[in-house]
Amino acid sequence: MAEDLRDFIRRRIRDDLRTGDGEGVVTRFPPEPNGYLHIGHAKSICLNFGVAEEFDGSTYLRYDDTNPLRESQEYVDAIQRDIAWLGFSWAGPTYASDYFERLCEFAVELIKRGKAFVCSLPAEEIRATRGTLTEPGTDSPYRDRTVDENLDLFHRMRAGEFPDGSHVLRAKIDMASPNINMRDPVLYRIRHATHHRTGDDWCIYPMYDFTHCICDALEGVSHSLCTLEFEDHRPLYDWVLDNIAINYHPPQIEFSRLNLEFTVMSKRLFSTLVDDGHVTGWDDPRMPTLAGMRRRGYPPAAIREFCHRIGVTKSDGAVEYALLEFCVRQELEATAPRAMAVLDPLRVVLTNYDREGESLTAPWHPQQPEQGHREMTFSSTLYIERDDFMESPPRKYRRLTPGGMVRLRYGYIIVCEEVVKGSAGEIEELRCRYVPESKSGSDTSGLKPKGVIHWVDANTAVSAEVRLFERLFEDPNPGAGNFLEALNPASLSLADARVEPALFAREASDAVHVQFERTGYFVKDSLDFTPERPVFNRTVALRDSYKPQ
RNA sequence: UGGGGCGUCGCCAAGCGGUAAGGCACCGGGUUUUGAUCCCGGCAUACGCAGGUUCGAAUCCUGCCGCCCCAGCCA
Repeated sequence: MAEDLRDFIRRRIRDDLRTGDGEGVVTRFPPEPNGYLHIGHAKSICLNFGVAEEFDGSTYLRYDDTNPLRESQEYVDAIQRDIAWLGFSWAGPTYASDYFERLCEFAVELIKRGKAFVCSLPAEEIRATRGTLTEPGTDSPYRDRTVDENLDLFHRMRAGEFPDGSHVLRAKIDMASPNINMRDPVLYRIRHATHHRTGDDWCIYPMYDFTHCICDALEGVSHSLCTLEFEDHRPLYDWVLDNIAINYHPPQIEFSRLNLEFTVMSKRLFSTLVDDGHVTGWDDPRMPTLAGMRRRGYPPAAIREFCHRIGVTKSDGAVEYALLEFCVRQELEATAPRAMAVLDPLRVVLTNYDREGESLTAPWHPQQPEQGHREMTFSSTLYIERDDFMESPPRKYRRLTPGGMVRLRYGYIIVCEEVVKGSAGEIEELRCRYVPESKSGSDTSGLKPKGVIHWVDANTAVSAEVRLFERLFEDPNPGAGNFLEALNPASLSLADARVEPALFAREASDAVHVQFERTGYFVKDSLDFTPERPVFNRTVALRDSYKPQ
């Protein structure tokens, strides 16, 4: 039972259950299989599946596959993969196309009741006679065809006697309605197209408004939850169910869709990004698709937490990206083992280290000893992060400087004695002295360096490609204008990193994510990672409160 | 200018006539061998605006203003 009535929909359902007639909660998630699911869908998924779970109900995954021109099996499969990944299980799946025969029977019923007619106006004429926002439309000249004539025409439409666009079935409602959706909306259109499930069985396909409400009723959906833009369609949803012999009538309840700053939430726009090569695919780690976020390394639990935190209301707005990143970090902080990786290597030679090398011990997670520890090799040649050294540091810089000292995490304290530069003046390497008695864990030096930096042993470090991502768009609302112009040219950058080898010995580990200390959380790229060429995606950087002053 | 919605802190969001929850962000401070984590503290005399009802209004009424959605044989 629901313990947490945190939004108006859950309270509404609770009330409906109390007042009696409900036999339980049944919801549905009804995607059209014409693209990949995105974070906006995640909100709807979490709502529909979450509500059902909380009220001991169930949720149908129902594909809204009424437009064979745009839909395909590829998307059907991808959608199931994404929902399962998010952690939900569904009843079904079912398909609107499962109900094509019954839908057709209901259409015939409408015709027999004089509530629908075959209109033979071309599409442009229908548009022209629909009226405008402020002017009523005008009746179709075919509006008064007899029932028999309509029946005959509709049967012949179904039989394939007419070409696409020659006739449609329309509801007979009111061309003067202030709600444009009620101005004799089209119910069926002719489309000689192969459907991904029904093949060539049909050449007429029902429209959303006719299909959706009937499928909801047929499946016994107790609460049909959808986004705000369908609010104007509710009268039509109700009209259809009120005018056919069906014994069940679900309520449609609308909530506001999710908008996320610095991204778009439209399958059409995604297609453009993919087709024009601005991203590598629907699963590009910069994409707000679930497939993209999965590849980026966002844990499903983080996405669920995000959807929980944003709430469900009817007011539209745009959620800041920072909240999503917070959820991702929170999830990863608790679980990800730590490792050392230098993204932009600067060589450090320890002039007074005359041993061959040694092994240092470091925990996989500083707050979780149960994760165990690993060994790190240490020698006279190391790499540190290039920006962990500055010749002219600002005030309060806590890393390495000429003559300055710093702690190598889990290793020794080093002091920079010389900066070696190339002919162009670029820093090629640092020559440093290490403090032998400062070994981590048995430090007797008494020295207190103000900074700690990460490092790897140049002799054993593994070279790896690291992919760093920034926001895909520079405009907080890229959908407002030409969204391609808002693309961030620097959304992807590659680094040739050096990673400590113990990470790869951990192959058998079930840890999917890793924190490279001080630089962020990373995952192996699911497509491109090979033992020969490791590739890591940065899921999200660590929070950084450093402000140069 | 028709219809349908929405307006509470920078963002999300509680509140449903009794005197503004919470989270994110941000700003301080503490702990820290990740400038991370963690911990403390700060952060709306104010609820789009203007009237009205009331002992009392973010919550009720009236009128404005602003934003979003709708004129696909898309969903």
